Amino acid sequence: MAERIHITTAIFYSNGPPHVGHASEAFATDTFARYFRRKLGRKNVTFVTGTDEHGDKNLRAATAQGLAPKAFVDRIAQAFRDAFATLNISYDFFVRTTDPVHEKFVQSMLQGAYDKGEIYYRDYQGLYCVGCERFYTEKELLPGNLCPAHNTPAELITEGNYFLRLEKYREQIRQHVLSTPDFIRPERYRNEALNMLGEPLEDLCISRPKARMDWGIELPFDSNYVTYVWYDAFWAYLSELPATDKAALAEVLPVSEHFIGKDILKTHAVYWPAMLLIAGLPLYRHLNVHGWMNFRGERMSKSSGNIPDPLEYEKTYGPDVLRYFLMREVVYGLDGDFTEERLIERYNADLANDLGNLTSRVLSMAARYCEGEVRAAPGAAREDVDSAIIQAFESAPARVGEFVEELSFNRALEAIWQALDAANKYIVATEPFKLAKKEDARPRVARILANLLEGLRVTADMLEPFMPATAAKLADLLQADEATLRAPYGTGLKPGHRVKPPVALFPRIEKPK
RNA sequence: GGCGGCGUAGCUCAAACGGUUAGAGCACGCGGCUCAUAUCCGCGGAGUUGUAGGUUCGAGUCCUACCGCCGCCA
Repeated sequence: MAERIHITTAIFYSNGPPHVGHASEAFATDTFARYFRRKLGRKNVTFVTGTDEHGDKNLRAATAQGLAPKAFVDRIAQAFRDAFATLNISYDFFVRTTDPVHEKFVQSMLQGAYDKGEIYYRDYQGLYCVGCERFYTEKELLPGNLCPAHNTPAELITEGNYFLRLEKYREQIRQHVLSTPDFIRPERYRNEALNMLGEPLEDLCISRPKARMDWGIELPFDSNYVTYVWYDAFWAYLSELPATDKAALAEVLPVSEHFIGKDILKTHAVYWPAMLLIAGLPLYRHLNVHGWMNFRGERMSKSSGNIPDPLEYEKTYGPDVLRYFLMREVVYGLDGDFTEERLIERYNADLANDLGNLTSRVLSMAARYCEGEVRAAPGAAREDVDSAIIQAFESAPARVGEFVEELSFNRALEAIWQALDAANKYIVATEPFKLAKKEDARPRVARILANLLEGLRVTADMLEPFMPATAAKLADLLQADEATLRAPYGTGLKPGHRVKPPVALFPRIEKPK
């Protein structure tokens, strides 16, 4: 039985179009998914993303634009889909929390928890911040009862609501985190989660009276209320499955990898496990927590107008460039900083000079000296100088895989580039362009070029999860089909195979000004 | 206030259990090559590893205090 894996991004809150932060999470998740598709086979990987469309922030955003809420979220969901298509995000399911199937799923889970007595009704009076969609205690608020996040006054309201018994499950969740060291990773976030689980939890309010806010999923046991907060969104990870099929759910969860930002750690490390336990389901495999993308050293925020649009960069620099930058530059789990200057530096140094130029010079020599034909078996009949490049490309894929599986995407790319370095050094060490002038050295030139072309071929294979469009271009230049692409070094390109003449994959960008 | 994290070359990052002159890449300077996108290769400078103490034969790595940045909780 082949190993399976289930991979999710956060279900993105859809009060605005996607920005670089969303793109960043989607890239990491997509890379992970693509990597595992290659490792486990396409049908053993499920990649879920989607949009969280209920709630009063969405409702207000819609009203501000003079739209009905559904019309508004339709627009946003489409914007995410379009963006993800352009960014090559290879999801299998795009779940919208307004999908009828999803709504039924949530209602089924609500009813189950209610029947079990884990959801109960009580009156609640408190200070409520509309922006946060939550109540605050007075201690938490700033002087004047201002919300610490929004700096706006919290309103005192009284209302009856439904609550989820969280505290009851705290110790069980804590034990799971303790006994599963990599449950939440990187470790820094595990420590934070343990911190949260170390003290009593208040029960979680999971409903809103329709009288105040009706843009949500109606509670199956009380038609005066809706849910839209976390009880809604989490289930989107699973709602492509039937809610009643506990066996299927119990199969998926233990292989489920959730990718989230550090801002929603508590909800995923505490609330979500509690909901799963209440539903009698196993917990997910890993919570993979990333930091925030800053923009020019500052937190992205609407008020300061520094919300970079990923599609803009995709348009300006071509496919994969933003993606490469974010994956190479940011250490997963830590905050990253995005600047266009830095992106251009990376583009020129890594993409144009290393990858692009190497491709160009190798294909150029192949065309010039061998009429684009592979005329030797790569990796065979090696001399001492050949060992370095052969070993580099033989060992790189495994190292890349280890790094991807531990979420060190930047180091995975670094490992690929080390192999590219070995190829460039190999050209200098063997000087095929000099040997080509001597008739009797032609067989040696053929072997050198075969080794290099095979290196590019393995590069295309390794690069696919990170830079799918570039990998496809490279595979096309090398005329390598899927099976050839996947082969280990030395077993891909065969004598007689023909490659295309070079093109500039990444034309160098001249520094502005 | 409590808990936790981070602070290593100009920049981005590495350095299993503490152990030989703290490493890469980028940027910068010099030299070489010409197949290539003025690309590539080689060499080089630069760090009292936030500060001050302590433990140890030996500490970036452990302990204490402090400074700075940040996060979580209350």
